[in-house]
Amino acid sequence: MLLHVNAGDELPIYRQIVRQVADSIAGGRIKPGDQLPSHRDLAAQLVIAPLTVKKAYDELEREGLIETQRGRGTFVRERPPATVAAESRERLREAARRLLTQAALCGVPFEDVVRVLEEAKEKTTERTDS
Amino acid sequence: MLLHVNAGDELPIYRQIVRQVADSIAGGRIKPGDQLPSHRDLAAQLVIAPLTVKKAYDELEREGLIETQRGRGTFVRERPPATVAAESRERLREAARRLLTQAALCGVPFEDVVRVLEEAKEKTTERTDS
Amino acid sequence: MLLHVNAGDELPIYRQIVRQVADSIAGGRIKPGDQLPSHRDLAAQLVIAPLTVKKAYDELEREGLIETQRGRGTFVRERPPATVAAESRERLREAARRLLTQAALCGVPFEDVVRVLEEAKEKTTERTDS
Amino acid sequence: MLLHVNAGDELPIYRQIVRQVADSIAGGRIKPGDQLPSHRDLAAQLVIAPLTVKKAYDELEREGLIETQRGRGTFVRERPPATVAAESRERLREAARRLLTQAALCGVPFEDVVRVLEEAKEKTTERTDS
DNA sequence: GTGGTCTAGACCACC
DNA sequence: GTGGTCTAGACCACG
Repeated sequence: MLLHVNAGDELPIYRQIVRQVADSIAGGRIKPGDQLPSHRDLAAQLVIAPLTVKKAYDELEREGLIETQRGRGTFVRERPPATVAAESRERLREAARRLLTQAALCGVPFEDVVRVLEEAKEKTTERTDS
Repeated sequence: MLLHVNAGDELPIYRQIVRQVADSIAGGRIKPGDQLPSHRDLAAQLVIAPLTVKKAYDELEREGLIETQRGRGTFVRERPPATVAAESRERLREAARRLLTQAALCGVPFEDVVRVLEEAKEKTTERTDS
Repeated sequence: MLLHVNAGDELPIYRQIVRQVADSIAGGRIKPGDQLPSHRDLAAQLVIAPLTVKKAYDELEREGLIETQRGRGTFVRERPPATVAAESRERLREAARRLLTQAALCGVPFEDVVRVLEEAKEKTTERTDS
Repeated sequence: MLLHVNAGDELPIYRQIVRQVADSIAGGRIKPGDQLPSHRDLAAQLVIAPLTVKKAYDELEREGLIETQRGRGTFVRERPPATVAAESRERLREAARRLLTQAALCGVPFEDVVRVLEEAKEKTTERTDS
């Protein structure tokens, strides 16, 4: 799994990690059961403090995407339990709302939003295929 | 111009204002030459500290989007740089990407994403009508 | 709000804080809208590191019990939103399951569990009244 | 003796074993003189490392609940100290307290807590019957 | 080896 | 003043 992090970014480092790992799972680049690097290793690789990576892992665990086992490591979850799935759906609706809001702010009509979405999908697919 | 602000949001209040004004210009809802409310009035309307609005206006002026004329008020600049619209569009694409990631995590196929989007649109329309 | 913390306890310090604050809200000793002490102040009062208190506040916010506003402080939430309420109900059911499990392990029949519950309730009420 | 163990649990695996054995003694499901499975067998049954079970047995022996006889096996001690049952009961009371706190946070009145408990009981019974 | 917790300090941004 | 983030180190417990 390749991650890169930018200290000067608007987004805090730990959230950049959260998002990239979530994207990696969503894109199928890492699969259920896969083990993530230890937060110490990843920290060394990214040249940041271990606690920063741990904070990211903690958030991913709270979201039900990964699972940590003391003394063994952290792994991508098999399948999120029902309550987590419900929250996840709510986040989906929230993301839909935000997209619509932003479209309205840009003066982009609904039909074009779907086109923007399709374009984004193509790029994601390319990324996954490579 | 209708603005709304959320104190609990991840984005600082003053940046929420910056974005909404910038998007309003990009979307054509306010046009070059239009006058913005005084930062005191806007602060009163949003029930926040005047300094916060001032900070937002300052940033908008630094970005070249608006112009303050001492004793007269603040106005939308003529020929706002093309970058404004571009940045607004980029935020739209980013929102689309996030929606797709979240959909993948939920196991929701692309066709259904469009349906979720339509449902969200209906609710928004209802809300707007009332 | 009176909190006490025990470094030698089985439960991590930050979880002790989470529980005591949650109990305080549940017991009505602090009410919606009330401001909590800043995490720095509380840390000084308890003679622990500020980050430890912050971790507790973060968890309470995630659970939807409190709300933080940058630059202003942290407050007890008015009413948890729907999704949070759902999770909260699930935690309730989980707590019920644990109680039954423990009762089975102790060899305590169901009728006596209700009595244990009533005794616990009386003590809680006393605590709240004082 | 039926034990089950959860790697993802907050409580370390070896302490889960300690508790379940202690509670089994307190609940009378295993009696003084009864022989426990060897730590290797139990480890195989629970699909965990033998060392983990050994650690649990060591702690149980330190607490005076069980006794290892070299070359013969490990047995429940005669006249286990009264504290065992007391601790088990204390865990029961603690579980009751948590249930009440969670109920208060959900705004669920005491009468309904009993109903939630009954519902949980039914489900457990169904599960046990199957 | 792994994760879990805690410390003491720093710097920043927000209000 | 407030919260938000990050660091560099420590110690412990677990498997």
